[in-house]
Amino acid sequence: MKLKATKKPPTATECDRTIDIYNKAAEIFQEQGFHATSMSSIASAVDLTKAGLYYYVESKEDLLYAIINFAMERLETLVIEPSRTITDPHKRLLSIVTRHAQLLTEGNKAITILTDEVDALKPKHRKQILDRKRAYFELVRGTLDALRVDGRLRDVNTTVAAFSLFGALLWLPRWFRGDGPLTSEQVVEQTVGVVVGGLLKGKK
Amino acid sequence: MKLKATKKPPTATECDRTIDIYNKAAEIFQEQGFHATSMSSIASAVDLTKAGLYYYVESKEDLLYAIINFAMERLETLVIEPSRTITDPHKRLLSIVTRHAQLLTEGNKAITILTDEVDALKPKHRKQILDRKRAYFELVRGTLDALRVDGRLRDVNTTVAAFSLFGALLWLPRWFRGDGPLTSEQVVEQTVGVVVGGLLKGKK
DNA sequence: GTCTATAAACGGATAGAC
DNA sequence: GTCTATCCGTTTATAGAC
Repeated sequence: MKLKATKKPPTATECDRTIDIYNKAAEIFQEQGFHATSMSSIASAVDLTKAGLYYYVESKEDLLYAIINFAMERLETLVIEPSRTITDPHKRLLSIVTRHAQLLTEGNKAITILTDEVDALKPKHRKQILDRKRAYFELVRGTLDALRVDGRLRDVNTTVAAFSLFGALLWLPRWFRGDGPLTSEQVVEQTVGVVVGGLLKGKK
Repeated sequence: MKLKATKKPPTATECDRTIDIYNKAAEIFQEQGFHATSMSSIASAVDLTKAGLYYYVESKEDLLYAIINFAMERLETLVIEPSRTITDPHKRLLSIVTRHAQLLTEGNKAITILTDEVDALKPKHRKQILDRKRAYFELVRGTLDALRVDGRLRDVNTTVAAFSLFGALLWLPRWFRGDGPLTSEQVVEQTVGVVVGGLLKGKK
């Protein structure tokens, strides 16, 4: 899955070029880190000079924000929204963890930048992203609280449990390789088993 | 717990100064990231000019390596070595996770840099750290394998389980605040409960 | 749209005075 | 030990030709 433009661009040609740039930039930011990446290296990766690149993007931070915002939108569309309608807390938790693990193992670079590079955003952009992240966190913690009310949660603090869950999930892109011995399907299934299964009461 | 010098310095005065510098640098690297931190900003944080700072450190990478190496030594001394002598896999896992969680919540900045900034090291230094990290990972995965042999591990892949465990642990410094509602003792206890308890067979 | 050229600031690192 | 001054490469970003 690749980055897509969020606003209608003036021409199809410009649209494609911009998306190419976003994708390549996401790839390099993810490999080297935002601060270790220069606009020149992004430019040459998309066969432009630095000045040519600035025709398409306003600034380096602007480029980062476009990538992070895209990733946040995908998280909201593919993980959060489909889960909010599920009322059973166990089913909702399974849906969230499964979909998020799928997103993290499918190879999209932007989603890991959402985890690692938010600090590099300007305060206004950073706050906007952090607010949406917090809402997601509260959804998960609330789901664990609901699981507790149903008597299906083990005796654990839901704040610690929610952060542990996110730690295990967000660590996925740091070790999982699509060309390794485990398929992404296996890893998603196993991660759901470890993370959700580990929080549930009852005989195992 | 603060950074300590690993080699005997020529004078006690220089020793203290160097440790001050390491500690402050670790703090700033952890807050802003290695690449986003300039030597000038470290210098002024320890009330020196940039040139003055270079009297104590050879290079920026050298400073990072000193910090990361110190953190790795603390991990080995306080977590890995005390656990290697424990033969019962359940007790060994409890020891590892408890001690590592304690290390991560005690407020030392260097230990989080060990997680986040190894890529910024020169190849030689990086390889040296990654080898020691790998040995630690294999200790944990091997412990999970032994738990499986004893029939006490849930039906999960030990590679995925080990990485999930590390994800949950290494995420701790990103959210835990010593001045928040939860004490470090509570968080350590709860983390052990979620992470180790979630992997064990048997009624909960 | 894409280029060459360049501005203006900042980076790591060093020379040499004191 | 610590400073001032400076070297020199790199950075983000822009001006202006084509």
